[in-house]
Amino acid sequence: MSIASRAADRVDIADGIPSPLSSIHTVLTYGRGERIYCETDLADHWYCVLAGAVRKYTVLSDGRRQIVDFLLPGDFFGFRERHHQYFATDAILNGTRVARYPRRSLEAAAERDPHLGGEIREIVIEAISRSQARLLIMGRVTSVEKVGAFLLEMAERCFDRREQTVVLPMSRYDIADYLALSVETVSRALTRLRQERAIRFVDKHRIFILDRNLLENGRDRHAGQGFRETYRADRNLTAVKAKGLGRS
Amino acid sequence: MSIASRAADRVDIADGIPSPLSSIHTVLTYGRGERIYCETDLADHWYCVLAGAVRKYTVLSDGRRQIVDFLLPGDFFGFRERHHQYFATDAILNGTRVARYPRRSLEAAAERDPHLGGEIREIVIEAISRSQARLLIMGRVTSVEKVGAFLLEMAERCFDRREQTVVLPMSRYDIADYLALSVETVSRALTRLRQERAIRFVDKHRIFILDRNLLENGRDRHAGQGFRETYRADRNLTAVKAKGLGRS
DNA sequence: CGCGCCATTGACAGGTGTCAAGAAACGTGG
DNA sequence: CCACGTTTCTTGACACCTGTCAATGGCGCG
Repeated sequence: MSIASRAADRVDIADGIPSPLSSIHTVLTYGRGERIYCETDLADHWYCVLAGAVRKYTVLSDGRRQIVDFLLPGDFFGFRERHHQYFATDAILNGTRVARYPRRSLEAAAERDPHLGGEIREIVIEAISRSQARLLIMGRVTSVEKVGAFLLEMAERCFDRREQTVVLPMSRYDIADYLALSVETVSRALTRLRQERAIRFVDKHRIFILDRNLLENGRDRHAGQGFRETYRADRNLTAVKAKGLGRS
Repeated sequence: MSIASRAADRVDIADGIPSPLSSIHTVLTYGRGERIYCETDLADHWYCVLAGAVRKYTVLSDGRRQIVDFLLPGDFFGFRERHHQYFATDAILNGTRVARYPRRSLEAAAERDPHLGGEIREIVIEAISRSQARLLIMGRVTSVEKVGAFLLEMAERCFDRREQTVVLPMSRYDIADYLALSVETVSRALTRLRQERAIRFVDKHRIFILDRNLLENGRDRHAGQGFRETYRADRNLTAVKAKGLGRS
């Protein structure tokens, strides 16, 4: 609950919502773990997080839960992707507040107001930005790198300026399902980063960053472990060489 | 080159391009490995693949190249995400043709024509869809599952109806950098899928799918390896229980 | 033909998942 | 306010998987 109230009063995102939308939204409040929409619901609303935090996920065929996005105050979601893959969302914190917009009204408003349409495009592009940044995190090799990159992402999205700490509203399980690691590995990676003096725990959900460089790249961590330093350097060379071909 | 010509004549995506855009585009042709734009370029154009294939990637601090998207005929790219993270793109095949639209003209056209604006939103949402589907692939645990899921993704995006095969325009190295695996592991996974009669090679870049189920989930593959079957089942239960809390 | 590049296969070491156990924090009810 | 059960988080031990290193063969190209 300390987390919930903290996240709630820390952020005020009235300016994050395009003004023309304010007339057609409904504000809903959810409890921790409560479903906002599930994969079989009709995709008839857009949403914007006002306070708290939301997870967007799917349950894979093997029973694992893959979280594809954490939504924080100011983030929009619910623009339903066509195609097969559908996701469910639920609240992470008690008192998570969400603004809901009827899709039809939204699209009608965008048709009438091209400027609003542009803002919506920006919102969607922002979501792509998050998604592709997350792909880079998932692409990292070791668990310590993944967790370090995750902390840096959260540092930009969920930073408490007063205390200079990164706020992690979600549980270790959520982090694990977000990074596709086991809970134990996430916990070990955090312990490791603490031992290496890269971070310091205020409590389990608030983290003080001591050394950004140590988080960014696991440099020096692989010393003596036989990592192939020049691994893909030559591959880049091949790309450079290929670039030399004339454009037709 | 056999791949290039094949991909070129297989796809005709004139209908994929919103008609109002046809007047303001320029068609460019690239050779294999040639740069289309790099991370330092101004983000002043949108692009649409007409023929061939394109990879969008970034080079991480440790020198590894992470591919975040393969662009195939009909796919748009270049809506530059704000924020730090920038990507470069280059052609995968000789004769890759790309339509380029000046960003300003595009936005001006969208302001004038709300319907076009809606189409552009759809295009961007489509890109999110790809990105999040890819996150699911990255979230899979074993290499065989990753490669299997990748083949299914490509089967939907790059299928040769005449030959009933999946066309893989990219090299094994590209696949490896896309899935964040080593080339050797990708190769081993493909060999394994072939041995298990899930796929059959026509040649190195064309694959016939024998058993979709084997690709979808590595079922039976973990038999006897002590996989935790009920791993996150109970976690779902906790979510269900939490769901029971009343909404305020 | 020889030279790169791509693809495949084998051997070994290190990292992560699993299983297990324990500690800490939280919510509930007395 | 405290006791208690539940959930969350942490730590340890071991097996499997993937990255690394190495070697080989096929293929296109100059």
